[in-house]
Amino acid sequence: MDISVLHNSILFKDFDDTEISELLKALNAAEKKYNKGAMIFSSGEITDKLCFVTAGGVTIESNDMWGNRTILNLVGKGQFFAESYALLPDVPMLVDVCAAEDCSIVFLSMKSLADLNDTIRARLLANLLTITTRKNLHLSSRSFHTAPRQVRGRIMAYLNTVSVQKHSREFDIPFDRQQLADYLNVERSVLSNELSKMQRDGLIRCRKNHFEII
Amino acid sequence: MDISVLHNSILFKDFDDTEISELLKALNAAEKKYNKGAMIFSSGEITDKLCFVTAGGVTIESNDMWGNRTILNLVGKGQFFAESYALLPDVPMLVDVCAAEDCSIVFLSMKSLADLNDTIRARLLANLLTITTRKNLHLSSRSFHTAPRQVRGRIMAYLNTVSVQKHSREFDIPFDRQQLADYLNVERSVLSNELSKMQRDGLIRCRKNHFEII
DNA sequence: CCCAAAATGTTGTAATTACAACATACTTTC
DNA sequence: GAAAGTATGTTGTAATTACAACATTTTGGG
Repeated sequence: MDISVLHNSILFKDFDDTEISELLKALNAAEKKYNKGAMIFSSGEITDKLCFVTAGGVTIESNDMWGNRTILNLVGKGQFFAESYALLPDVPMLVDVCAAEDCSIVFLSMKSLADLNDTIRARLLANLLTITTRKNLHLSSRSFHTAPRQVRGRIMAYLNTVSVQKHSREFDIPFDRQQLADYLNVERSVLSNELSKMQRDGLIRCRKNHFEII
Repeated sequence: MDISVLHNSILFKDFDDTEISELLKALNAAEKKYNKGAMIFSSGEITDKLCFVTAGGVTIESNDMWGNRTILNLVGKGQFFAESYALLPDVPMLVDVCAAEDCSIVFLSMKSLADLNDTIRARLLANLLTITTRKNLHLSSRSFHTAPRQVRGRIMAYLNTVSVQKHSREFDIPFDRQQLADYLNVERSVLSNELSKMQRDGLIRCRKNHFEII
């Protein structure tokens, strides 16, 4: 198992190597590999596993009964997912989780939290709280980015956020066109078209996933 | 201050009256009243206050520069909001918070968490984790409900979730038409129109906020 | 009970988006 | 470096939605 990524994760912030090893044992840590496109969780499943990406990345998606896909989130190396479902183990998942590329996932049992002593538990809970809170902000951001009714508004809302986060008018985005379209909940071709128009209108410059706001 | 609502809140679950009183003091609890429509937080503000609704209700909204409003969440009596911003105090809010009706809000300082002893702190953190996790699911749900591209799809996704939650094909929803339209990110008139069509098509029956799925 | 105000429903037209089909550009592999 | 595969850009048409304007219903005082 690739321990080093876990050691640098938010979950084990302020824990030393010995403590981490003990915690991994206490939480029944197990690693599993997936090929690109593989489904890790399906809508309706129930789990108590907190999931950590040690390599590659996954997408959190909503796939409706008419075949429309919406990417709700991208989760990359060093990040967690399914924490809501792990911590509320009676709630069935509303989303699918797929391997965006070949990836490795470590599963940690949240049932086992109760067995830890109070001090360790408090430290772990504080870190878990940071994880869920940040995830919360990601979800809020997506609501914010898909709130504008028109495609141009959504693109600008999104690019503006990335620009603010990176403290620069010039930046790379972590999506290709199809993924960005799915994230913003618009048609890929409509997105391409609108990006062209926005360049013609002198609002932005872009080439592949590199953007500049003018 | 209306203590009884706080005593029944998730945050103070498993705390007795004495402990709660001490905690309220330690967290600098302060109550404030707002009239319907009043703005409680504006986009861009920074806060470390965990907010609790003791009476009435508030809406979490995204208001874009073209005047479009999107209701991201309704927060009612006995519920919390702004916990993400309170727990990550360097992050500016991306949303507005408005009084949906006359309401009272209790503000709790999250900076003061660090001053608590470990045992109390662990118990409080566990409860906070439940709050953020549930809030997380609400946000996920909204992504899910607005994922379908078409109005009918969004309505059905939403009604289906409510129906599952209430274990019944017949139920009340907590939105009026304008609020449901804002929540689903569609035009109010388009929503009314589509609901009429769905009744004509024999999919649902509805009258005001009472719905029946057929 | 009546009135005024608010909420909801209906309709038509203009604007936008979805979708398909195809063109072009870029990548990878042999 | 050619071929195949993938990603991105463009265009036109059909379908959907936005918006405004108005009709109808419901609600809450007086």
